[in-house]
This record gives sequence, structure tokens and C-alpha cells, in this order.
Amino acid sequence: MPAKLPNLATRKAAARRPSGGMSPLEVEAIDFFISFVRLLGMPKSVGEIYGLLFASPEPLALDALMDRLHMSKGAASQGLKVLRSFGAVRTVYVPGDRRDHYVADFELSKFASAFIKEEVQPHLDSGAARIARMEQHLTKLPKAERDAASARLAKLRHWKEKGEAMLPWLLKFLGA
Amino acid sequence: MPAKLPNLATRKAAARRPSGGMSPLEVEAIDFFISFVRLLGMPKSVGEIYGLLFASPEPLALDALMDRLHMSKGAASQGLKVLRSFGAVRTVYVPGDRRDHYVADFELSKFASAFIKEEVQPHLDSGAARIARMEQHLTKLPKAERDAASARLAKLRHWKEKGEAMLPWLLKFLGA
DNA sequence: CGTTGTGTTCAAATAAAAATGAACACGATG
DNA sequence: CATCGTGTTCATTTTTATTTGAACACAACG
Repeated sequence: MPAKLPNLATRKAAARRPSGGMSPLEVEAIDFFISFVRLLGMPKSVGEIYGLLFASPEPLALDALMDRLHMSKGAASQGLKVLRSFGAVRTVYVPGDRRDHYVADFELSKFASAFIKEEVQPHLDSGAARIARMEQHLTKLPKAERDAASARLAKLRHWKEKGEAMLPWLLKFLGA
Repeated sequence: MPAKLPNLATRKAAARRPSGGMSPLEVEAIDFFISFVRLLGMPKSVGEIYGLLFASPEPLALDALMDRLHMSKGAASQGLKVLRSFGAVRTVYVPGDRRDHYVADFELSKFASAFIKEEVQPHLDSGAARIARMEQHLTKLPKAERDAASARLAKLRHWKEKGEAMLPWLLKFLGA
């Protein structure tokens, strides 16, 4: 086999996209997901990768992502790792090709629940611990201050509980 | 008046906090709000300021924030601007003092609705525009591809609608 | 009016986050 | 078992976000 000849599907696709460019549809999809993942505090590259896979009719290998997105191998590998970690992307077997090929899982709720589980939940947990510690400190204050501080703490606790009550509902709403 | 003599309340408070340090309660509150605002993608300094105001029994002026948080005047001013912009903080009049004094508004929901109105809503709006553009591009594709792409677009539209349906509910839940 | 106290703005410096690219691990292949 | 193809890791570089600090605006005050 001549060194580095891309497979048939890739060659056909490239014919429609001179110089490795994007179709307008792909550009829009990538834009969409870039701003989406940024909203969740993830790196842009994750949005680029997911966007391209979302728009792509065929599974793509790491090289294809690098070429089409002008992205280093390291970035592509790490982005895929993140996306795999919460199931937004999965590998499919392509006969006669050793490389891993990726497709997007269309269940967008996976992004949201990953965000909740990895960012929001830990915040609520550490928040609970902090509130407990504050309650400890409270007892050491002179009475006048204690009352004011106590009222504020009650507010905090209330918010924490509201958050905790909302999360399961939110997850159910998104996951359904 | 002797140059730069702090007012009475400040002098008393300082007596309890040698070398401009924080009480344990304040530290916990500030920590809490730093991680909270980071979750919403705001700069840490905003969380520091709000945290200190939240814990403080008396209104604080800009200088107090600078001193206690070891923060430049510019950062304090900008942080307060953000907090004011969505009503998380407001000024109170202190007789005989020209400086603005700030207190925290305890309605934490203001953070959430600011986040939704400033970050989430614009994303949904531009998302809607992008989906419309994608539908345009779709018509120019060969039939085989068009069908696959069309199905994906339907998914996107569905998510967008879900998001739009959820926001008002979320706001109501938080605001109540 | 000039001066002083207070707060804002913004260009420059710094810190934090993300991307690069080269070294590495590891299985497939001859 | 040496080499090649594929993917991961991580120290370094680049980019982006945040903070600083000095210049400015403006009102209070004498």
C-alpha cells in the first residue's frame, strides 16, 4: 500500500471539501457546540470535535479530526477522552482499519449530566461541609454578632437545600 | 480630622482581626462564594467580594474590600460593578462618610438569573439562528446526505426547544 | 477656583487555561 | 524481535482571562 493513502470514504469526502475545509453545515454545527461547551466551562476543542462528529455522516478517526480541525494530536486525543468519559462519543469498528473511529452519541443530555455530576454536585457537597464548619465557628461568637451571622447561615442552608432538591428533577427532565 | 483615620466601626472590627486577617467564618463564606461564582464562569474576585459582604455585619466601603481582600482598587471597582449590575449588592448611606458602602443582597437567585439571562439565553438565541441557517444549507445537499443531516438537525431543534421550555420554569423555581 | 477624597477606566502585567509537539507505550505486522 | 502504526502523556509554548496601577473624571470642600 502506498504510504498514507487515505481510505475511500475519506478520499470521496475530501473531494467535496477542497483544502480540508468545512461544509457550511459543519461550520454551523461546530460553532453551535463550541459555544455550548464553553457554557459548561469545557475547552473549545471539545466542542469542535463533538460538532464535527455530530455533523459527519461517517465515523471519523483521530487523524481526520486533526486534519479537518487543524488541531494537534494531543488536543484531539484529550478532547476525545473527555467526550468518551461521559459517553458523548463512542468508537465504532471499521473493518480493515486499525484506527479507532468515533461517532457522536446524540443524547445531548449526557453533557448536562456530566456537568452536574462533575461540577455542580461537588460544589454542593463542599458547600454542605463549609456550612457545617461555619455553624461550629458560630458558637464562638459574641451573642450580638452570632444572631446576625446565624440568620445569614440559615439563608445559605436554604439555598443549598433548594439546589439539592432541584438537581434530581433537572436530571430527570434532561434525561427523559 | 487626622489623615486616613478609619471610622469607629472599622477600628473596632480591626481589633478582632489583627493584620487585616479574616475570621474563620469569613474565610468559609468567601471560599463558598468563590467556588460558586467560578461555577458560573465569573472571576474569582467577584466571589471574594460577595463572600466578604455576605459575612460582614456592617456595610463595607471600597477601601475596606481592598484592604481585607488584598485586591487592587480596579479589581474591587469592577467586581462591585458586576455585582451591582444584577442586584447582588447594593449601596447604603452611611452618615458622615462620603464613600459608597455596600451590603450583600441575600437573594442568591439573582446570580442564577443573571447567569441565565446573560449566558444561557444568548446561547439559545444564537442557536436558534444557527439551526435556521443549517436548514437552509440542507436543501443544497444531495438527497442521501440530506436525510441523515436532517435527522440530526431534528435532534438539535428538539434540544433547543427543551432548553427553552425549561428556562422559565427554572427561573420561577429559583426566584420564588 | 484649587485641592482633596472617591471611584472608574483602560493599557500593561500577570496568572490561568488550553494547545502543541516530542517522547513514550504498546500492540500489530512482517 | 525490529519496525511501524496508532494513541496517550506531559513539559513547554501559546492564548485567553484576570488583575494591577496609573491616569482620569467628578463632586465635595475650603
